[in-house]
Amino acid sequence: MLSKKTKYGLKALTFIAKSEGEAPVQISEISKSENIPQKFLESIMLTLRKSGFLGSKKGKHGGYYLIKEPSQIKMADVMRVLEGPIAMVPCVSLNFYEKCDDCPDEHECSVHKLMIQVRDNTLKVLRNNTLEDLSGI
Amino acid sequence: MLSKKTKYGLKALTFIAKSEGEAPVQISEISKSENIPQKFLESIMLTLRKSGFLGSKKGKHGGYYLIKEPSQIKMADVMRVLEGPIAMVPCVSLNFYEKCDDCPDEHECSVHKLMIQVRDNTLKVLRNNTLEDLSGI
DNA sequence: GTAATTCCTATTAAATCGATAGGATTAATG
DNA sequence: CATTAATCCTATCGATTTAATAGGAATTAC
Repeated sequence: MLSKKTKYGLKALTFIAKSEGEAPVQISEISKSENIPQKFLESIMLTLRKSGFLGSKKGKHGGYYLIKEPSQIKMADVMRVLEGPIAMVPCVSLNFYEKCDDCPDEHECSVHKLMIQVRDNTLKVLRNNTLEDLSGI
Repeated sequence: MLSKKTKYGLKALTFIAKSEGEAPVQISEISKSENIPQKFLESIMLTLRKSGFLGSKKGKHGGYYLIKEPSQIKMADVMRVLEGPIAMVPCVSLNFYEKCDDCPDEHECSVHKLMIQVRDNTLKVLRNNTLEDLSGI
């Protein structure tokens, strides 16, 4: 299941993309418009800024803005930052690989093979979709 | 992330599929061979039996056996029983649909559209793969 | 200098997950 | 019939994760 964090983050990015060209977008505005708890959203925006998707301006009339073009922001990258690994098991993760405790040899593991297929198909979608697609520009 | 429950369940089914034709397969045997905590596996096997994938025989020389041909057991169905919804958000789930709290209209939701694509591609894989594929028969 | 905003760290409450406990029931075997 | 070996069943526990909140520090516009 997608965490609320990720869902809220994607909605917030979409909201900002749609408001682009104007002044920075404020958390309070996104929070109200998208029904996201404000304090929770605050921490998510922080994460998105620290990972290079958003810039911010502090103080009055401050807020957040996109650093890259929406068409350059791949969903796969956003998901990795907010949700973590895209793969369903660590042993098939490209960016968060980990060996499984229970598998002496992962190439013998039936689950491994299946999850590689799932990963590849999920990745295809998430690499193919950018923020531009989500915001319907 | 795939839960251990699901992973163990899939491995156990694969193990039984490979041992097919002989006597019922015992939990203790699967547990040792696949490095799965026995008591935990016990509860998983119970779930798989109650949901119609496995039959069981009690008492001495008892154990579990497949009820259907491996080629007739779709991964999508096993996953739904062990893991729950395949979709990443309830609002795009075919079998576990639920409305999202934060979305007044889900057809307007950017995340919704993306997650339908992810779901469809995941389903394609999970419907296409059967226990026969996993057990490499 | 005041108001409005982001920034930062810590904390909490609830849910979920992985695993274990302890026995009840059933069946094979001698 | 007694023993052994297996599944069946319910409950519980501890650790982790998740969603959210708290409380103030720092910064900026005006």
